[in-house]
Amino acid sequence: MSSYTPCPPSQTRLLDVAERAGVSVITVSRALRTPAKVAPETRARIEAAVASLGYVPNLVAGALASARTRTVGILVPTVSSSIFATTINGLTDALESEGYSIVLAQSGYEAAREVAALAALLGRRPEGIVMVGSPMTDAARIMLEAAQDRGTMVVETWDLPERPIGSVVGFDNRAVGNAVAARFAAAGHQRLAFVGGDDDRASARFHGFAETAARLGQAPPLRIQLPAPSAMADAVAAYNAAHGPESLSRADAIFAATDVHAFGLLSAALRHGRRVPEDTALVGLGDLEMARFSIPSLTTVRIDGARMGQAAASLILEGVRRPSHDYAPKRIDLGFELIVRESG
Amino acid sequence: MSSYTPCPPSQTRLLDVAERAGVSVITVSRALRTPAKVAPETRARIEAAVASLGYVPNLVAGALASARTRTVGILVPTVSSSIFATTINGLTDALESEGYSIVLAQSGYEAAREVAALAALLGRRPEGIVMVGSPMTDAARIMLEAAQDRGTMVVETWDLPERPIGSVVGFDNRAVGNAVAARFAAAGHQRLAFVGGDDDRASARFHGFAETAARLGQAPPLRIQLPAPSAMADAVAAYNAAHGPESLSRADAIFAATDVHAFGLLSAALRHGRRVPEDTALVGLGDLEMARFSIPSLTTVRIDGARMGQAAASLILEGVRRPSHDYAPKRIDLGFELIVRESG
DNA sequence: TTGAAAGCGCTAACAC
DNA sequence: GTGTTAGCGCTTTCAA
Repeated sequence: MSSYTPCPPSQTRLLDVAERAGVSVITVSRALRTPAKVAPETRARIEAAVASLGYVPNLVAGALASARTRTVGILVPTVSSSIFATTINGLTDALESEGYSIVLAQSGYEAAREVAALAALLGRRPEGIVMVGSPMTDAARIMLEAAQDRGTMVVETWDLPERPIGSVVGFDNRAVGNAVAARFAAAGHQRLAFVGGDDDRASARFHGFAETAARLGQAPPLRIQLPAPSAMADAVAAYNAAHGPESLSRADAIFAATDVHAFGLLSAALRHGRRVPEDTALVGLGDLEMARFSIPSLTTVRIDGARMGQAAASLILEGVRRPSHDYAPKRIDLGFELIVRESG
Repeated sequence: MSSYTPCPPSQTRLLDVAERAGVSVITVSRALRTPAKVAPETRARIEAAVASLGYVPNLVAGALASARTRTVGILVPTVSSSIFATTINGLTDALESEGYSIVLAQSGYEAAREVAALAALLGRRPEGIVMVGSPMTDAARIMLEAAQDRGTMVVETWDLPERPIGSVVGFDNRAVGNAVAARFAAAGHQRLAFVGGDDDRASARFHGFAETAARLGQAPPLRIQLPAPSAMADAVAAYNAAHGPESLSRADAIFAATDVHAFGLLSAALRHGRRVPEDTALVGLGDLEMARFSIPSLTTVRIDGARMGQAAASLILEGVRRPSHDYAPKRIDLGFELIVRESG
């Protein structure tokens, strides 16, 4: 025999509430989850017991018993870059009212860390998992596919991958690049440049940018790759360091992969005495709040990050209510909008 | 009797791995958690079985059985305001390598939402809970105290509350206000103003600011309260809207509760043709990356958000390893640093 | 409207 | 080094 007390026994349980209220545990459970199924009088006694004991239901036990964790995992490259903040926000707002909790993990744009983070998330048996972008490795992809096969909702965001794992809520990063190049060409710019990381989405933006530039008879854009995870300082350094024919300062129009990079470039260019947009036009992506207020204000590609998070939440909630056999992954293109301001 | 299959039975379990490897479940469990306690040969068979089945341990079941969830909850006012991003970052970085997951919740600076978010977090039985700031209500405080009594590590951050619940990692918001006022006074500024939200920490900054202003014979600073959760646009609006004697545009030195507010004020002031710092000196708080690169660059109070997160993680990990009777809450003052740049 | 029994997938304790 | 047994706190099914 064993007494099994890993911790001091403490912790108020459903049983304690039940005894106090003079009912069985299952009645307490029902009173808490489906109050309508319990007689008002019983319910009142139970509620009093709950209050007097300060009972907080153990959701971990509930999750194990019901095979529903009411948990959603989100894997972002980083939380530092405010660019994903609205997506996290939209997701939490839409899920918390449904009783879901968010488990947050970061990959730091590193493949190994992504796999580890995913394993940690999946072990918590989330009902849904939201990826910013697509997995970087096959290993990660396989884990996600396996999770999906056993009923986890998988949603990729911030992109429209050709070979999605499950559902997708995003926008066409290549089309974004096309649009920015077209605008630069129409404005008569000749020496185009692109500054950003080397993740899939940034690369798609660049390819679209280069593609349209070529189509419109422009010289191939200069591409400056920043080591991920890149920050404003990296963009500034890239601007300052560049010399010779590869110099950013020779560009008359720069597309920055994110607004964060754009602000760095804006600062560096102005400090170098260049006028923006006259000497160098500048376009960012993300429409951070600062874009409206910088001087000059920043022309940027607006992405509705909050709606992306909300849509991901909706897809997960819908999918979870549905038997897996009639679950059809969805593909939602939220589009983007070029917000023309002063910088280009 | 019952067949109990809430979901299609699927899901690889420890038992499946055990059968495949020809051992008992507990041996598999050990091979996964304490490989040294299992014979190399057995371990190899188990590892092969794990790999071939794609087994992902169910951490929820493990958590229930061991009464250790390996989970830490963090409650932030908002993730949108990049001001807390580094804290979240520091916390995740320090915890993920230890196998912990982060459960994220937002209060939106609303008391009711804070209580709800806390209930959701506490139900997950986190081993630690990190608060940005202190609870807004007694209800929330009581919940945290109860959680602490049953062994949860509670850490308040971004402040040094007089009546802490458990451990604290923060800085003295009032002293920050003192320091900024002293600097303004030394620079000969006469008409001081403070712009920020009305949460406890912002208020403490204001009180310190006003206190030192008074001590140095200054007129009482103007205080502009922004409705929480406030953003850059609110600061801009406050600047633009103010008329008459309450006008921010009459101030010759403004202390903004956060860098986000400061950038809004900077933008608005410059757009109004005022020179910063000549006409209006400006100091922020947070030392966001942008502070180095804005034009003019922003004088600000640097807070080491990442270290705050890391320190909170350390306190939790230490506390969790220790029997609760010799747990003594700690109070860590990480201090702050006035970073003098161009704006003031 | 309420309850009894069984069991979710795992780990702690104690044997051997 | 490995296995047996019991049980974590809850929800499910089925019966009354």
